[in-house]
Amino acid sequence: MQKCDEQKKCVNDALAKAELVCQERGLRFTEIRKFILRLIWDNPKPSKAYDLLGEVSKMNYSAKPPTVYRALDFLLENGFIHKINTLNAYVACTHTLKHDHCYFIICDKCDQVQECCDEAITETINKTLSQNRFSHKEIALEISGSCDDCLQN
Amino acid sequence: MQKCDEQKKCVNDALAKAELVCQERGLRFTEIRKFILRLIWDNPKPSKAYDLLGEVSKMNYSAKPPTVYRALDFLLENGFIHKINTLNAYVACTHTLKHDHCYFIICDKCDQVQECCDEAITETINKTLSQNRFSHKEIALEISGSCDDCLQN
DNA sequence: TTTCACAATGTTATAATATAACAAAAAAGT
DNA sequence: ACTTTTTTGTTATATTATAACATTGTGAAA
Repeated sequence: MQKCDEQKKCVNDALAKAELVCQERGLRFTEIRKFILRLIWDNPKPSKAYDLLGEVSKMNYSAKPPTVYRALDFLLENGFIHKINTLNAYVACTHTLKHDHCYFIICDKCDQVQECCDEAITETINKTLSQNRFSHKEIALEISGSCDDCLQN
Repeated sequence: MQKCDEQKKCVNDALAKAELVCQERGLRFTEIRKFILRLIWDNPKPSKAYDLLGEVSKMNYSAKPPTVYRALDFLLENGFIHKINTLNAYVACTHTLKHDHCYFIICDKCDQVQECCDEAITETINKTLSQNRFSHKEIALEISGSCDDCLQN
């Protein structure tokens, strides 16, 4: 389950995009935020907060859990990353600003996560929610199983 | 967001059902498992593991985290309860054995969770997954927002 | 009915995840 | 320059969950 064919380009594009979004929103894309976003992008698997802390600590001895969690909060709030609740881990968003809701398929074998943001799913969910007279804010859809690559091999 | 009109009856039915399922499967529905399932049923809100531990401790001073987590694992495996990943909390399953996948709507205001197991959602997800050549095992769909009652008031 | 095997529980310890609270520094606004 | 606000530093602790091994209970086999 490949994240991207040209990983480096993707990362740089994503960081540039984040930079831009922050400018537009008058937010500060500080070093630590940038660094952690890059770490998450560079990791083909979902990143764990304390692993990120480990990486950050290599550069900055004073890094502590809040250092990481604050950056994660910022990145989450602005849609640059997503939290995978079933894994307590974080993944980069591959299409910031494209749409509201992102859905995930998680391969148990290779531990890779792919966004799978089907409009049809959103529509069906919306229909069900309006039947239930429920006004939704967040949708967390995480599907685990096995990706095609792993099934083949 | 009312769980049930006749709460007591529901709880007793659910426990009887669990008893039955355990018999059929040759599993032991021990006191601690029964007690924790009842606690979860009795709680109108999702139950937290350490709150359950607190309750259990009132009866049994030797209760420790594994006491609760083991019972939770058992109840989860057998479909008597569900874990709400976005809350790290546990809710009773209101229709054990009815279907494979349960979806949840979570009201941020009253903290109540409702199962919302629409076949249409399952179908749509299955369609998307087959397009993605993904073989799924678990689907976690948790939708947070506000229920009708809370919107009215 | 004793022994065996296995499941369940007890117990101690610790791992993993996350936040509160307050101080200091940096940046932006006036 | 001063003030305000945002960000980061720092210490401490809360919350969630599991590992590992000992003990007990339960049902099946000998």
